[in-house]
Amino acid sequence: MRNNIKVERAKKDMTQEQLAEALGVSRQTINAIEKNKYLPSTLLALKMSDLFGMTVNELFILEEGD
Amino acid sequence: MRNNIKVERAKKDMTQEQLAEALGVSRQTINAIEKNKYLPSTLLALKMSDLFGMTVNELFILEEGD
DNA sequence: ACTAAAAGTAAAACATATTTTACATTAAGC
DNA sequence: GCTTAATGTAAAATATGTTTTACTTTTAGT
Repeated sequence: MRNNIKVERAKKDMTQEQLAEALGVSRQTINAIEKNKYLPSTLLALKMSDLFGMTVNELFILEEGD
Repeated sequence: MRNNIKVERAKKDMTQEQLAEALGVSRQTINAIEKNKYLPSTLLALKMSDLFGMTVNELFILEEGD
């Protein structure tokens, strides 16, 4: 599993903290997701999807063995 | 939050048990998701997305107050 | 080099998702 | 009405996601 959060966040020129606030989660949650420590809930994934204007499938990509 | 799992499952003429097996989860998990007891993880949502040939966003729809 | 903002990390507490076992209800065919 | 498959439901146990607090490291500007 990999994701494009960091890149999309860069496109919007947002810090982890700004993104966290926009999504209503903690900064550590954003950091952990970007560092692939865990996957967000589907609710959070959908909110990110909304915010970045792309599908959850485009944001989070399944890989071999997921 | 609402979802189209039950409808998509019907289109494929699958039982909850068959879907559960195809996804590698328990039947109760499928039932709980269809009955909106909780949201699946993003991993499971992505697998469903694959199986039904539609995006997570099409399968799971945000509503007011989510 | 110094400073400040941003990002990385970690442990404990808490919230949510999932499994297992088991039983109750509904739907369809006979 | 009986039987059986499918669905609904529930409690306890386990796994995973999230927050909070706090500290470290990196990055960029001066």
